[in-house]
Amino acid sequence: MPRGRTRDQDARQRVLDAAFDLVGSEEYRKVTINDIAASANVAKQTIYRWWPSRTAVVLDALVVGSMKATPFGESGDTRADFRAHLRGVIRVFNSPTGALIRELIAESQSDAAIAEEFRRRFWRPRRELSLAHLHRGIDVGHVRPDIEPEMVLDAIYGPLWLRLTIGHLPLRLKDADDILDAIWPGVAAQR
Amino acid sequence: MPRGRTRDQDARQRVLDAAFDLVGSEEYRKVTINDIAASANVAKQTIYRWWPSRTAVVLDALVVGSMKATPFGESGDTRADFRAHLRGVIRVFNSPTGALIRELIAESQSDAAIAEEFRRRFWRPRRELSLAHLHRGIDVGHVRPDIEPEMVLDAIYGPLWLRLTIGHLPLRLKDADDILDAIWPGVAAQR
Amino acid sequence: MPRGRTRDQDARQRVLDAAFDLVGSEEYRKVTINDIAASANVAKQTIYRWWPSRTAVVLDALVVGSMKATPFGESGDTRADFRAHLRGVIRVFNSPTGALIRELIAESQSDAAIAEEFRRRFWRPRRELSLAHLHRGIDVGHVRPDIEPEMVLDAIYGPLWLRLTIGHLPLRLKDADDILDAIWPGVAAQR
Amino acid sequence: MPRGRTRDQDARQRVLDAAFDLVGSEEYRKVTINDIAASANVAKQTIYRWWPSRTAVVLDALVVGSMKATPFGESGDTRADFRAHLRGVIRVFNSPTGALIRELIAESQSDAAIAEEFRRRFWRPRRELSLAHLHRGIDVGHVRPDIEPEMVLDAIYGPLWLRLTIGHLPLRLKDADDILDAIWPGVAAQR
DNA sequence: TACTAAGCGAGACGGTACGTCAAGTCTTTAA
DNA sequence: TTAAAGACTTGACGTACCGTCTCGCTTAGTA
Repeated sequence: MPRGRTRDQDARQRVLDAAFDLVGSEEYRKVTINDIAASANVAKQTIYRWWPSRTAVVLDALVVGSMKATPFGESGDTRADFRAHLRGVIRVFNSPTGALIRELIAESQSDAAIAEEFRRRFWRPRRELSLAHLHRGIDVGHVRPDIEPEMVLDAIYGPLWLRLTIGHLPLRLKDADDILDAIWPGVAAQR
Repeated sequence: MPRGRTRDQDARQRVLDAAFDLVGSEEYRKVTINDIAASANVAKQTIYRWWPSRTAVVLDALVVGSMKATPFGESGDTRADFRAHLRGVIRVFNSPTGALIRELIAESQSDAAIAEEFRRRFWRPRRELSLAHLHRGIDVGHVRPDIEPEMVLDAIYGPLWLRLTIGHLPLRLKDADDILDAIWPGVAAQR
Repeated sequence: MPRGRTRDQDARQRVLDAAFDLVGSEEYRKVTINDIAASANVAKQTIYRWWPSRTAVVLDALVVGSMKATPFGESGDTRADFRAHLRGVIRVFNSPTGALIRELIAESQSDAAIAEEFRRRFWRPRRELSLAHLHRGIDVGHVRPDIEPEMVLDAIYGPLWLRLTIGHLPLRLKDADDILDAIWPGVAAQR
Repeated sequence: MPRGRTRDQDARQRVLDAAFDLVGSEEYRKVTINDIAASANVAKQTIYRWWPSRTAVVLDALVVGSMKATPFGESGDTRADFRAHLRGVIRVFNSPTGALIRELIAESQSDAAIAEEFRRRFWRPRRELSLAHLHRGIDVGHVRPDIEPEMVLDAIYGPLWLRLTIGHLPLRLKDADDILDAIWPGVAAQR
């Protein structure tokens, strides 16, 4: 048994909640560590004891808060599964969580360590699911076996990320259909 | 004619060059206004006199330095033209210019004004060209007329931007072909 | 005769007036060279062409504007003459001119060249007059011949300068009498 | 007891020492906040946390460093006590401390708040002592009861301050005697 | 009647120092 | 030992003036 005061799990959660709320709020401009600490009623040092940097907190808030988001369905129709998944991702991108993701992408551009951490903890797990589902589509004969799977996924999800980061066009649920209309003919197996 | 000493065009160019070189260099972490000023042999105030922020300088450096980049060819083959253009964009993304674009995307995430400026001065002009070429493809019967053009463009270029900002996979010239292999079947007009 | 456009005497006067007005009126504020130039409708360069520094302008404004101030009377009564002179100095110290003098004393504390210039052009000429009058008082038998004249003058005028620079007590016309009441017994020749 | 890290008294002392040394040194022209911070091995922010301005630091350095300077003796001879005190003040004015005082007088000319602070913390306490001693002189019959005490003090100490700020004449220990020779006849009680 | 040499208002230039802000570390007392 | 509080170092920020340097224009001799 460790001696001394034990870690306050409640404080940890308050930090994550505060980070999520502050970064995810509409009118945020720049959320500082002090803001998070004050909002969580926690000492700055407590944050630094458990996270190496402000961005790490945001990443944790993102990962913890999105853990069960956008699962893949198993309807037996691969295209329909992707459609449902795309709609889930669009919902997430339009929610406060979208702001956290944007924040992390921003930080990733100037910090390779953050970029890698973001990919490792957020991107890859989700990518694996999509990739697995695409392979399953090949196995069941819905998807052409000679495609380049990574590129197909980039083409399917790329428009979402593009609109999230560039903001040149809004992101609506119906866009899921437009994407698949454009992509699926080149992906679907020939009869 | 304005009175007073005229703006020093050489100093302006030195600032843009310095911004381009510093931000575009491999090992940059965070390029400060002081860095740019020192590297350009210019007073900080001179930068602030003409640009509202560091990011505005970077945007200028990007726009000025990329003005004639990646034009569209007119081979008579729409898919081939897009292929050539994609390869041009890939080259740019892998050049120092790619670092400037990443920087601007990063800043755009927390500053709506910068985001709009980036879209207005960099994104839209290029987007218009792609859009025009896609419409030309429809006119000449290479592209299906019932596609959603904006979404098709997002699907074609999305993978490039995705790999630029996320960095989950490298960006090679041959990826242009993979993208079109995945996309074009759904875009090309039926015979 | 020198060729070229001759110095604009009107601009010179506008600068001096502006300096006098700004330094003399603004309650405890720092008047900049730009302020003076703007207020005089003159280019900054025009000021620097003729004066080496802001303080030199203020000194000029002071000297030019005070040239005929506080002359010594010749009533035949040395004490009465000093009384009249003290009252004149008190009036000057309480006028806008007092602010210019304070300004120059301030600058003198950190710039030996300014200090010397201030003494040479403002202080010494006035000091000579007082000294001469004190010597005249000795000659006519009103003042003890064994005093230390410089110190007597410092004791007579010191309280004025002290109250001007420290501001611990106001400076009223009647203070002239109090000073002489305190000093004169040690200065006046014995009967 | 307040929580949190307590103020670093050593850092505070280093700042005051550095300010004293830098401002008091012969060849100083303009001592900046950065100079003081660097010389004290302290962050600029730490200075701004505890002092509102550079001048406030200098005032603190002056007050802390001069606290026990120039006390009044109690020889039983009022004139002799003032002589000793005057000599003490002359020594201070000729020491590095004199440079700090000049600096503060300079700043006082353009900043009413500093002027008041200087009077409150440096001038008045010392003035009170002199005033009390003068009143004691009246009580014991050494000084005429009908003098204007404030003006007498201004006449006694005025020459010192005048020479400190104007610099028209040097300040020597023997000047204490000259001052009293000039003043005392008008101050001393008649036999 | 030109030509030339200043001086002029205007304002951009390279600088220095400012005072503020946030990041991340260190040092207290309290639990 | 951890938590909260808050002082600390560090370093970039954007601003204010400084004193200098062009601009295009005006003014006054000289040719």
